[in-house]
Amino acid sequence: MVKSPDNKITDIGTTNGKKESKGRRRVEIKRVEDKNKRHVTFSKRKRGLFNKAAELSVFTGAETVAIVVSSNGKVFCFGSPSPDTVIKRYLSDNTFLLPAGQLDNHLQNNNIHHSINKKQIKDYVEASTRLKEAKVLKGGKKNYSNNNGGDGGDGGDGGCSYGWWERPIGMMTSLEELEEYRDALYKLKHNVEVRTNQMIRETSPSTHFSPLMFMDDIWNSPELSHGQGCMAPEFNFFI
Amino acid sequence: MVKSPDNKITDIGTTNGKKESKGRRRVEIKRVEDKNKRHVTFSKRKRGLFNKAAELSVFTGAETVAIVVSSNGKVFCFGSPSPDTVIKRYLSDNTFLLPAGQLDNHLQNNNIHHSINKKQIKDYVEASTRLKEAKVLKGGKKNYSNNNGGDGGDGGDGGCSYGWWERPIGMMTSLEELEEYRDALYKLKHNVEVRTNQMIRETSPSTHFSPLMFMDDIWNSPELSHGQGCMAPEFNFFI
DNA sequence: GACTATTTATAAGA
DNA sequence: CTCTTATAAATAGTC
Repeated sequence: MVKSPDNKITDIGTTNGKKESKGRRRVEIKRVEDKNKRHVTFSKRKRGLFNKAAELSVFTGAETVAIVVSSNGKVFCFGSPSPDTVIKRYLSDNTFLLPAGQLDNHLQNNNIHHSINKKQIKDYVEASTRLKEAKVLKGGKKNYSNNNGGDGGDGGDGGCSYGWWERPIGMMTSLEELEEYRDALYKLKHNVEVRTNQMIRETSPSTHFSPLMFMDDIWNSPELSHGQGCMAPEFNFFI
Repeated sequence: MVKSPDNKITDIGTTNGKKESKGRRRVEIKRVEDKNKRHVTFSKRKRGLFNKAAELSVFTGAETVAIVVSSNGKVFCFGSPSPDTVIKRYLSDNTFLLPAGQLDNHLQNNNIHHSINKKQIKDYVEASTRLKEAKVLKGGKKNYSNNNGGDGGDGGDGGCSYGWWERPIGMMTSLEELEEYRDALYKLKHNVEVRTNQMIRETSPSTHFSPLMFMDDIWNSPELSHGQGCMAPEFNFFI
């Protein structure tokens, strides 16, 4: 990894008045202690995150959602085609579940999250292990890579039967109308989001410098494993 | 925006053998048509997205979740401290429920549905009208004329012509306006989602697996108490 | 998966 | 928040 000229790594919001260029500085991956700087970082990176999620959706046709809850408890979200759509897919994804016949039991017993957590914890532990290995191997080299073991599991549709509105009788008509209406809103919203994102991109000033560098090892923060840790069915990214 | 020396914008996976450097190239924000390239892009950007989500969490202490569903239906996610934790916060963010809930108590089912539909459809028609007008008035394309006129990213709608945001009189004239508009749509959509959810709950016996009902189960879970009871909803993404 | 050349994303500062 | 600058990071195309 090529570091900045003086090899300095600063904390965000911890500018020691020494020789500092005006441009972006490398920062340690840790909590930003200065409150104002932290807020600025939050806003900038939240935008960046949502932008990335939108781009991923556009480029690959994937459905994406990103939700951010600030330390003040404010909820921000982005989703394509909508947050709820993607969340539903996640929640109904049966990759973590046992045979379909047990799905109802899982739901009735309200154990689904427990099941998910177990699987996720398992993957997380595995990922952590690989991460540690990768760190050890890193040295001064660019060898941050590792085998991408994950992605295991089905790849099927996840049994998310979308026929929930196909109910015998009742408010069927109203539901259908409401659904159609909602879908229309989704599309409209998505268009607006895409256009907004594109505007942001097109109008944002970008630059033209090309420093040579290696990928940094940003995964040395113990905070990453606070609480239950960063659990994910697939936690082998960044390795 | 500073463009590359030759101002070239390529599609990912569409390399015309002309003078091309070996490094990264600017790409149009549109679906990657080449299947292999699309898969590569998906993997790379999914990792990048999760990285960003993790960094945001570490830097600012925010809770974050990112879920990606590939076009094949495979579900990937990252969450800190866990996906479910953040999703629960999102699902229990009930600020939008308050007005609707009051209305709900005030009226009986039949009237409610009609009333809500009318109101929402009215809003939707207004929004659609604005969009259509804007599209008609789109006019010159300025900065994007050398593109192949890719759409706004929503594959279904097609015809989301460039330029509808370009300051027609009385239209959205700035990014802020566009974002406000999008946010309004988002809130509207969310209301519809909530109302749909409620309708389903009211009109159907829980004999059938339903993603939405599943969400309801989570939402109604007693373990969801998070103190404030009403987290300020923030749908001002990108801000 | 790994390598470069570039484009982007952003930390600071104004 | 907005705009600018300088630079760290992400990543498109390639092997």
